Amino acid sequence: MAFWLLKSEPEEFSLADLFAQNQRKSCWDGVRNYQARNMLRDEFKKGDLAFFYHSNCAEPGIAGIVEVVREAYPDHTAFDPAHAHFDAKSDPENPRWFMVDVRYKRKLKRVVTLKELRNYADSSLSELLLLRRGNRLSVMPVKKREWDFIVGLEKKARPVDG
DNA sequence: GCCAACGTTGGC
DNA sequence: GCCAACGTTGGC
Repeated sequence: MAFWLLKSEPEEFSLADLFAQNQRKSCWDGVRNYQARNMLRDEFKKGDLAFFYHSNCAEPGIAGIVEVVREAYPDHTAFDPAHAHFDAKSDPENPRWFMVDVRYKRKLKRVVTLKELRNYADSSLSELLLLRRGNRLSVMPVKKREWDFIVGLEKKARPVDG
């Protein structure tokens, strides 16, 4: 089983939005970056777990955990000209973009913020891709030891600074 | 709203 | 294949 981090802008689709879905389940559509797509398409497996990361918001950070419940299939939102995620270069005969389905697993006891994660950028989380300078990938792998460390942070009291 | 980082596009 | 222009991401 592998671990991942999925970014979403909460104004567009938040962890609470996922919780509100039928069966607390949703497709993860709109990924339009090849590196991210390749991971979704080739490496995401049923049963994998992912952090649900809130980006581009007041408090960027990890809000919860979701589970992959369906492996890659074509992202149909790319086929619909009326959809915000439309891409004319993708068509049903030869889909360019893919998505998986995820199900809400749980909310973290508190948001583990980006700022807090940065406190460990030189130690336990020195290899965390999220903290790599300029990383804008919306899908990225998380090592098991990183996963365990971050889940451990959740249980600590929120740091006063960071 | 600003802007650095970085991906994509397209002329050559 | 090079690279300038342009668009997007996302923290701040």
